[in-house]
Amino acid sequence: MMNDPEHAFTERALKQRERILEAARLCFLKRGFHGASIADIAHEAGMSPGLIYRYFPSKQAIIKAIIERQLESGRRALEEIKSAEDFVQGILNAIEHWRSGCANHMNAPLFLEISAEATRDPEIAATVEEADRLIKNHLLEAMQRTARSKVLYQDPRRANARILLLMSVVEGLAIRACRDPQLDPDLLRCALTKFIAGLQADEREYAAAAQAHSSCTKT
Amino acid sequence: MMNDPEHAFTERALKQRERILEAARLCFLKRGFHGASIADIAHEAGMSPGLIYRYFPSKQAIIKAIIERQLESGRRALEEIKSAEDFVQGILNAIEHWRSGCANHMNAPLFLEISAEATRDPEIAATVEEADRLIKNHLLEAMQRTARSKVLYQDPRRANARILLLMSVVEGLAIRACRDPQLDPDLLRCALTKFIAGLQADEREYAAAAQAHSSCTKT
Amino acid sequence: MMNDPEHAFTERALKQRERILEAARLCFLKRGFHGASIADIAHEAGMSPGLIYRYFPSKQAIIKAIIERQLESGRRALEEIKSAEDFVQGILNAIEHWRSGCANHMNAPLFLEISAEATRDPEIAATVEEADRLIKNHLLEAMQRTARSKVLYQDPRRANARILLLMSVVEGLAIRACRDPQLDPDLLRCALTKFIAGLQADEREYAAAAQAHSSCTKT
Amino acid sequence: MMNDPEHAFTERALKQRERILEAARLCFLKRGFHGASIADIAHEAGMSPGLIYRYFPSKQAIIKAIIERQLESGRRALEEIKSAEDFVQGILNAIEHWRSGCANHMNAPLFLEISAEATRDPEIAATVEEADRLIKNHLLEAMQRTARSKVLYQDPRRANARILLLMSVVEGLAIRACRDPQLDPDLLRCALTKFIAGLQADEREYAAAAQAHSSCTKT
DNA sequence: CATGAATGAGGGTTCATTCAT
DNA sequence: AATGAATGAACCCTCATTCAT
Repeated sequence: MMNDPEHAFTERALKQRERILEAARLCFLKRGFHGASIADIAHEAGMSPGLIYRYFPSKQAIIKAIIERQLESGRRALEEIKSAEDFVQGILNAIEHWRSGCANHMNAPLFLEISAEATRDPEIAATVEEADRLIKNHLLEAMQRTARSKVLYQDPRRANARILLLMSVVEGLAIRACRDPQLDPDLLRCALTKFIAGLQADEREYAAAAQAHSSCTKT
Repeated sequence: MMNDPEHAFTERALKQRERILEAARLCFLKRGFHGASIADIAHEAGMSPGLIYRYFPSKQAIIKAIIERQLESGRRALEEIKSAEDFVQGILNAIEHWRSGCANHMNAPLFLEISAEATRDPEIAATVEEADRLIKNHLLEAMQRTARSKVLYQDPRRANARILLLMSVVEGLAIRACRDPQLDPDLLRCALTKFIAGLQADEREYAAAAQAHSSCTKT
Repeated sequence: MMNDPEHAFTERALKQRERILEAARLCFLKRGFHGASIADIAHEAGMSPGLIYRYFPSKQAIIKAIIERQLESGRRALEEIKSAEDFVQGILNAIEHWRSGCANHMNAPLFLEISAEATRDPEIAATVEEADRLIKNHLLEAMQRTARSKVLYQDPRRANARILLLMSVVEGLAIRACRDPQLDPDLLRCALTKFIAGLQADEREYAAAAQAHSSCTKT
Repeated sequence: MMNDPEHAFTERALKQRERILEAARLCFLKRGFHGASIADIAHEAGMSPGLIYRYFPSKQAIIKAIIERQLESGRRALEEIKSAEDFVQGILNAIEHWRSGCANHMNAPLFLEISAEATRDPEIAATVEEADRLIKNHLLEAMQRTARSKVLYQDPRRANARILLLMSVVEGLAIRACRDPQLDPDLLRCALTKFIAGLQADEREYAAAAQAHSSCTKT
């Protein structure tokens, strides 16, 4: 509207960035960060390669934007998990979304690509780590809130271990789920249920023990 | 000495292949499969780019060789885990090796790279899957052998779920361990111990239930 | 202007393809198909090497385009020969054009290059053969039309032999003419005239014999 | 035998050069001068690439040696033609040899390769021209010797035209014969016979005319 | 704002040639 | 004399990026 030298925040500009990012996501999905070319992305977005550079300074910038979006999707997935009635079902839904390639959800091949990239680019590593920390905190808070025994989480080491485990399991399952598209969803559910049951059993057990006497940490 | 039309198996040739593969491993580690150039690898190996093609027909062949070696390392790691006195300790050792970047052990950034590549290249996918199946079978057999209750593993679904879970956890932990080099090894141990304890508790529980009456499957 | 997904047929694109092909022709002339590099061609065309690949998918494609053009020139030359008042003069003009290196005419060094290439590449061989067949048919038809005795061409073997001979002579003379730039055009004319005279004498002779009695083939 | 710093003329050395040249000939035949590599030639010769450089200073030198050999074969072919009872049959034999790929005979694909190379490399051009001149002279002398009318050849222009024509026809037929391996040998013979008959008829005619009165040049 | 032609550095690969053994 | 490992320049081709229109 206004004669705005900074065009970056016009509604149109936002829409264009959106188009580019969605196209990039699809291309990266199909061919990886390095395999997808700007020309591919431009074609997928239905625009010219040159135009992309009006909205992003470089391919690397697109990659970083995609990474941030995916991490943001991860956070959103967390919210959904937290608000789901059934915790297990929530995680399964999340994993299913990973497999789906849907735009609004973290996606396993991209997750691999991102993780790999993070091992090389310190800036990406920092971004990923930051997102990780945020998720970890949310998760911790959620677990504390719903825990049968608050005590369990008073020991930060124990709490961290549980969260580390939970996140590793989810990621590990998600990667396998993506690597093997034939993997039976029921098997996934079965494995995850068992795992969560284990966590809860542990919690219960700990709660019982805690009730018996004040504080006896048994590793 | 011998009238050897194929130079590929002389001692020197083997040593050169080794030099190249080790250089490639380091380069792939630093820059990824696509980011590392033949020139990089040649430089790292202290030889000219052309020479590499005396020992490998293409860069892709080097990548595949690296992948196979890593998968082989994975299998070796499994053997070590199986033969370790303490199962948990065995896995922790394995994960520690992943982090070390040592040539003889599976290595987490490469694992990510491989998984990402398998998403796109069907041949690599097949290789990875094959290795996976082999490990799964070994693991299954090992778990059956040491199980307190053989019955538990008679239900293939249940057995598969346990293995899926175990492998996912190990991989998930390994990736996190590699992504965050500051991650406290003790925390890792704590998480893994808890997980294994959960698995064993489940087994025990199941054995008890099985003893109560002949066969009551409770998912 | 138009919503044209294929840029290949815009006026500019055609002009560029033309520029490239003409540059390629000159380079191939100077250094042969294999001796001329894409960089040479790009330099000759006054453009960057990369740009060439916007208009041709590979060097091989350029070679094939050049070959097709040359064969097309051969067909055009044939038309000119057929429409020339004097057959001998028409052929001499054609040969002179071969020597000129002009873009619109078949050119002897390229003809050699093409023939040599056809020896190895079956696809090129097929293209050349196809063009050859076409020329042969045209020539046959022209000779039949202007023949003093139609009977002569009723024996396909005899007709084919005459055409084979004619084409071989023209090509042979053209190659020599190109190999030895000092070769006197008058000598060329003299030789060719004699040859054509021989052909016509044969025809006449045959016609006379045929008139004597119905059919006496004397090889 | 002797401690000979110039090893170039040892019997062994000659044998080695022979081996290399024959291998080179086969490789050049299959893949052309540029398509055949030193490694190919070494392999075909059953020796190491390095050894080749003990007997030839460069690939170019091998090419030149091959060219000289082929030209020499051309000269030998000429001798055979001259000594054949039937001139036509002699030429047909020669052409058949061109097609055969036999070591001792000029060979059509190589002839193409050589002619093409001669248009670029002045040194090769000179060699070829030299050989050509030699053949021309021999042919001239032979034709004069066997001519029914010596007078015909007293006009050098007329003589040169006949020779130019003859050589062009032979080369032209040879190239076509090599380009189209399916070409019927009988057709070849038919065409050539007709051509030679034409030459002889011309000669006869000229002799008759010459007899009529002393000297009346008609074209 | 948008295009897509143009650039040129750099990638994988080949191969004539050299040289230590 | 002979090997074949090693070199490095040059090849074909791709693609991130720029810029005239």
